[in-house]
Amino acid sequence: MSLNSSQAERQILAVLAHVPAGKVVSYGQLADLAGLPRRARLAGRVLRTADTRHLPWHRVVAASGQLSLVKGSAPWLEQRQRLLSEGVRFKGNPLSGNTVIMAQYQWQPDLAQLLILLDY
DNA sequence: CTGTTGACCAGTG
DNA sequence: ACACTGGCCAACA
Repeated sequence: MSLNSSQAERQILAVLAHVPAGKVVSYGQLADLAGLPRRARLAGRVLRTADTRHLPWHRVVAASGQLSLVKGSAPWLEQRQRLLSEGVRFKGNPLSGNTVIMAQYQWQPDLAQLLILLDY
């Protein structure tokens, strides 16, 4: 039905759909939660390739907290603006900040959320 | 078909 | 803080 074919890709997108507003996840964490350990790179590829228009794609950042899009580009500006509007704050200069304060905003899945993940 | 690239990342020095 | 390594593997040339 979708242009997004592979099983691994669907799992990653399914988990992404559950990331709550105001929180962020790293690529590696996203893959991990999808049951795909050490597949951080796949998560990155999926975010670049798949149709994420109806998913919270902007809540995925590097494990370091850095946004992985090209700094200053239109997509970068959009991601930054979306996160700011959800209350996510950045390190350093508020105008040029490129790094999310992970300790404060990284998604910590609880048991209920884990249960949701079992039925994708 | 082979070779390279990359919205990644933890480990090591 | 920074540089480099090895793992990972689908997409692309």
